[in-house]
Amino acid sequence: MVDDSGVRPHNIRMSDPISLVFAALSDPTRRAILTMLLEDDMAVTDVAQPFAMSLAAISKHLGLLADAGLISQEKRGRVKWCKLEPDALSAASVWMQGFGQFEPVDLDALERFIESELHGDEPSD
Amino acid sequence: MVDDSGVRPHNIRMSDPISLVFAALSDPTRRAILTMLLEDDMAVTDVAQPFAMSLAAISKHLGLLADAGLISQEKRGRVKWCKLEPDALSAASVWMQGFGQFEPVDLDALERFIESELHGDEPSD
DNA sequence: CGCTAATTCAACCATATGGTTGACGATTCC
DNA sequence: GGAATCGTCAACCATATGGTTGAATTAGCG
Repeated sequence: MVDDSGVRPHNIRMSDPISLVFAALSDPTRRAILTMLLEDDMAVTDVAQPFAMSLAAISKHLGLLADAGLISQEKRGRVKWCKLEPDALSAASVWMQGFGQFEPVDLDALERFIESELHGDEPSD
Repeated sequence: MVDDSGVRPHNIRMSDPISLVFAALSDPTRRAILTMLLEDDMAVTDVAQPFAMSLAAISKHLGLLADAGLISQEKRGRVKWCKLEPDALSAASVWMQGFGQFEPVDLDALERFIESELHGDEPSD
């Protein structure tokens, strides 16, 4: 048979930094987490608080966000603090600007978005 | 019991529009396709041309991009034309701007990005 | 009409993702 | 020291993703 000593899967999924960032942003839970971190640094348990899922799940999400460079995590004592790292967004943002035929950021829409991400289920009005 | 014979998987993966857009952008092939479409509308086969993967694979990528609203596809005769729909990016872009503590878009970096996405492997000179 | 080109479909495969639970390693507190 | 708290790890499950191949569909061409 073919020498499959390498047997390496025919298909290597390599993830460049931008792909990681976009992938991280593609989940609503993670976007919500980022939005929460806009307000302040938080401990993992506190991040998990509002979500209807296990701590472990949130921990994984935070891991992905950290992998993408979108947050940093610093362990002090037994609590691990999560801090937003908005710079990681810049590469992705720059990439998107290339398609910037659309209007140059509707600040009003922006506010509504942030608002709805923060407490999306409550009728804001 | 409440067992709603639908045995519905405990976990429904719903994808809001923004998630779809970010997910679509999280793949380098798809970003490359979008970049190509920046230049001009293209037929599926032509899109597939530069890539080392099957037509079917590209067709699926285009499907995802269309689902996310990032492109539209119009079939004329037997060829299907793909057209960039940059407006779909605006929601995602607006979302990202909320984290806009980073510098307001380095146009130089932008050019380099577009350039490297267009023909990343060939010496551009 | 029959061929060929353009594209999708269907089945399949491997790996990634998002979630669960339960055990575990640290750390703080009494 | 022992118990509670913080967080991750490991194993598991279901589904999604990214790719393949080959067959089917549809449309133009000689």
